[in-house]
Amino acid sequence: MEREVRVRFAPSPTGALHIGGVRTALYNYLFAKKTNGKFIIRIEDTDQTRYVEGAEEYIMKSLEWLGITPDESPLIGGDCKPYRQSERKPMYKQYAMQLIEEGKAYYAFDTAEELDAMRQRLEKAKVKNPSYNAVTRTQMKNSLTLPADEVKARLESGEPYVIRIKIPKKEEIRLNDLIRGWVMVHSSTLDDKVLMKSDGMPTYHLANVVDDYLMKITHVIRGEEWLPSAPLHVLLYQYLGWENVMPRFAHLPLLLNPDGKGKLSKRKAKEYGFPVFPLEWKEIDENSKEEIWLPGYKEQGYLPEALLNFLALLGWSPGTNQEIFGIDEMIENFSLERINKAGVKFDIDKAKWFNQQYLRTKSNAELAQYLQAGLKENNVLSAPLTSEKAEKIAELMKERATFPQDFWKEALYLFQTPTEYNEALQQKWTPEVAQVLQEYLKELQNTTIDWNAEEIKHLLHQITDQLQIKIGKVMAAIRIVITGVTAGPDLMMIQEIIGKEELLQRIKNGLAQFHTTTA
RNA sequence: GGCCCGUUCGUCUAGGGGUUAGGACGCAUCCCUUUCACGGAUGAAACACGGGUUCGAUUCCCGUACGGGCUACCA
Repeated sequence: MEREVRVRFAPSPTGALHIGGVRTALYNYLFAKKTNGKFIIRIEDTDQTRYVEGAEEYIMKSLEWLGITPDESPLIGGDCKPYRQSERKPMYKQYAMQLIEEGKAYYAFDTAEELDAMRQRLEKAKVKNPSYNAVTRTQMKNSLTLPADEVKARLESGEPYVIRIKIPKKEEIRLNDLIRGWVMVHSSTLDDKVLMKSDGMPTYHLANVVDDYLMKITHVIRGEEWLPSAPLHVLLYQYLGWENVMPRFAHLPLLLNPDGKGKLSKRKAKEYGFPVFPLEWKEIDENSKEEIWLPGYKEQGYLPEALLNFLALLGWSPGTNQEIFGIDEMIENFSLERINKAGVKFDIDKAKWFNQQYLRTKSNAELAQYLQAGLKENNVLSAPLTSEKAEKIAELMKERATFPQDFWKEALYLFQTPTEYNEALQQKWTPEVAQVLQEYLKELQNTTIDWNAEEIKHLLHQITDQLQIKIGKVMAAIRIVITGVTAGPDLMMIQEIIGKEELLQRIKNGLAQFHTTTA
């Protein structure tokens, strides 16, 4: 019988959730949904020294923001609870004991200094791969070298110990990775990894195998950095007699820095000017020891659906030319087989493009909300705009926005009278410009036209026609006078929005500015 | 160093024994336009290298180079 698909995302609460982790979570989620399986979140907090306050909460919040919702998690529980390894601590020891009894693992009493000394000795002797292995374990303090009664005495006296796996001397370990095909490793290149630490906690290797077994995980989808230890995990499944329910493995290509040097790092991301975390995060800087604030994708204005779409295509391709995928379409098209093998360089420009695409699909009413929020948060206006006006502005700015904040940042002149003018005004300013503006000012003061872009345009054309001036000759300068800048949306709409009184004021300011700067 | 994984335009990728090697981002030029943007059109731009196998390899195999990962009582 086919087992129900169960996959897990297993982050470690040692800091904020990395964007690479987000992609891993996404792929797990997509695969689970595609196969009508379950997506589980398990917190891997076996290293108590690296625990970071708030990290777990951060991870859960980030996934929530992105809409990657688990079927089972520490928060919502599930049949396989608890979902924090620290809370599962009592469950691991018995499996380690089972291995010891079967001669597949052993106690080791070596101190950190002794291990260090061993490595140095081996390095001096030019041993290729200094490690605790089939050869060296015969020279160390462990239950394989020490007499049984001494081992017993040491254990009873409460002396610290670890439990190590006994790697077979000569054995080919193979695993059939869903993305990479057959991977073969010789056991002689593996070392006797610690399974149980001296603090009584399991290491990742044991905990992950035991938990995946107990949680009936069918597919392990994780980053490529785990590939080297995958054979060890396979061996553990064999040792524990769980080979028949061993999950399939899929090792994802890593997200690399834009320059291709190393896996995507916080430092490089900062250098290239993009976030590595989904949400804002505060941490202590390693060098300055000061608290620093790192904005996340959310704070920078990325929409979750756009970020997900971008991430999905980093290493996976549907095989068609389609690039814009809603989450349901991603699920529909997703398959592990279509994931690439090679590492992926991070290209924030593409992420921006996705954001722009998604932003444009939003309604004016929704976009108006971004505008209102931005204006309020940044104290641009004392009172909110009417929704009619806000939507008008949203409509006007829609085609030129990449981020929600662009709706007000790129259109500040709609709310504030310009105080400086782009230097291009000097060059563009001609006698014709002054003539048109003066005439325009006069006409505006007397006119009773309906105040809308259409009528304004008509009026302006009338004036230039009368003066026999080509409107194209003066528009650039007029734009700067009205907005302060050289580029922007339709100038007639801008005039409609700012209103007649404001427009009069700005024209007066412009004319005055010209005289003072050229006198 | 050792072990493992990888390599198609600058980037993300499609493709696959015979193709004008396709798309997207970015870039450039042009069109639209009161400017910018949007949109449209066009263009520059890739099979890492060397050996095989083959009538024919970018595609299959082997090397080399280059890149990445791992190499803890961290995950």
